[in-house]
Formats: sequence, C-alpha cells, structure tokens
Amino acid sequence: MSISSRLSVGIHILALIEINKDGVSSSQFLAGSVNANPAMIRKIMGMLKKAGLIEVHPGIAGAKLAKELSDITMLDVYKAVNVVQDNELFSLHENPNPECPVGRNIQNAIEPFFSAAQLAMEKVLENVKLENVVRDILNKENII
Amino acid sequence: MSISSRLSVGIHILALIEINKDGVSSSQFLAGSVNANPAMIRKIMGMLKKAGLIEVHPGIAGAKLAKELSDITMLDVYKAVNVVQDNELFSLHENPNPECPVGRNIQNAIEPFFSAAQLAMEKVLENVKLENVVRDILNKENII
DNA sequence: ATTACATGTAATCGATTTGATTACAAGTTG
DNA sequence: CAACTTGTAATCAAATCGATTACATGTAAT
Repeated sequence: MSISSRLSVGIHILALIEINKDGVSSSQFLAGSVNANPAMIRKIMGMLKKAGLIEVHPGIAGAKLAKELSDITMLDVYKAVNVVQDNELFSLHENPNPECPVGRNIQNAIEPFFSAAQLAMEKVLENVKLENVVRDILNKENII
Repeated sequence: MSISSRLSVGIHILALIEINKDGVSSSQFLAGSVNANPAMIRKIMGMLKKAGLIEVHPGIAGAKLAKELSDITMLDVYKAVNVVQDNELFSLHENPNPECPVGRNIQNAIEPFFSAAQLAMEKVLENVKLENVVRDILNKENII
C-alpha cells in the first residue's frame, strides 16, 4: 500500500510553476518535467485549481499560482489531490461479529488511535510550506 | 487509498486471544469473531507468529500470546502484518526529467518530509499498547 | 471564420493489491 | 486410522493506479 504519487506530482507541478514563473507552464511543459502524460497532468491541475492553489483557463496556455508558495502547505496539496480521505488512512475490517464481546467493540476501540495516527502524519505535512521545497531545489542547483 | 485491514484484523486477533485466554483460539474460532475466512486468519496468524507475537503449532488447535499485551504495541502489529514498508507510505513519481532543475531535485527535496510524516504516524501507533485496546473493550462491556 | 493550439474530461487498458475462497499437504490427538 | 488442526498455494472478483487515446470546448492569430 502506498499513497498515490498524485501528491508528489502535485508538489512538482506547483514548484515548477513557481520556478518557471516568467515562462508559460502548459500541461505539456509540466508533463515533460514530471515525465508523465499531459492528460494526467491536466487532471491534477484541475484538482489544484478546484482547491484554489492555481489559476488555469480553458484554451489559454499556462498555469499560475493562485497563492504565494509561503501560503501553501504540503497538506493543502494532499487535500487537493484527494489521496486520502478524512479518517480513512487505515481500513477497519467490516462486520465483525456483534455476538462476540470483542467483535462488537473492536472498531470503536481502535478507531480513535487510527484517527490520531493519521492526524499526526497530516500535521507534519501541514508544517511544510512549498516555499521550503522550492528553496531546497534552488539550493541544490546553487542558484541560491 | 487505505492501509489494509490486516492491521485491524491483527489487533482483533490478539485482543481476542487475550480475552479468550482460558479457551482455545483456533483459526476457526477467531474467524467467527472477525467475520472472515479461516484461511485468511491463518495467514495473518502466520505473520504474527513470525513476528514473535503469538505461539501457534501445526496440528495443535489454538494460539497463545507470546508476550504480555503490555509489551505489544500497535506498531508491532503494523510491522508484523506488512501493511506499509519503511519509507514507502508515500509514492514518489518515477523518472522525473533529469534535464529539468525541478525534475532532477524534486525527489530529494520531498522525500525527507514524506519520511518524517510517516514516522510521526508510526510513532503514534508505537505509543498504543494492545493492553489499552483490551481495557477499552472490557470497559465497554462493563467487565472492568 | 478558419487554423492552430490550449484546457477539460470521459473512456479504456494493463498492472497491482485486497479480501474471499477452495484445496490440499502436513502435523497432532485419541 | 479418523477427525481435527495449522500452513500454504492457487484462484477469483473488485478496486485502484497510472498511462493513454480521444474528443469537446475555449482562445487567439492570421
């Protein structure tokens, strides 16, 4: 099991739009850097747009950021691209036997812990600004 | 995306073995409470056994805990049933374009954050003892 | 208005994983 | 030997992922 790479692709897209801000970031251009299909990129761009992270317009080439990168967190992207639903990171087995003391209580006993674990993971994503990611990239390129 | 219910089933199995400690916890008995197929239960039992959490013997009905429940954490079960590999909770998109400054650095820029997020989640699981789960169940049954 | 190119989106495909199930080898007990 | 267990492989339908094709719709320039 792994969380879909839509999240890392989404982050890639946003970082590239920023770094290419003086150019035109079309789906084809982005696809070339991500190394993926332009249609898939457009699908993810649609999600980022719906979440208010980028601006794109039908027929007009290129996407722009709708917010400062310092106002976008990894959690924003994670929520935007729908990789994990609220409180559904962990699956609970369904229909445990209600006639067994364990079966009829196990879900309620486990669920709060699963929920807390998911929230702890999401909290880390919330504390990472996309600005950090771009800075890391520019550092590695000795541009900063 | 969701983490396999093998984890919640594993927890269920361990809790039930404890609560049924004076009885015989065969795969069929456990399957009846979990409401799953005995062969699947045996598969998970095999993983728990391999991880040193339970004792089972071919031909002999019933599983016993190999440790005190206060010495078993949710993380132990999580590792035992192989639901998520180390550092692989999040997928990174493969083969980003090495000729693009973003493409050739994005994986290294993202990976530490993904890793930290996964570890934070696992840390929560580590802090939950199966003893807590059993206590919750018994509380709800007014047995304690 | 026609051409060229963009985004938006639906449909399809192979690969992988999950959970369910059957089947059977091998061990144990009476 | 008979009846039961665990261990394990094989199979199956369903779900999901990422890749791809196809095309409707929108924009802009000639």
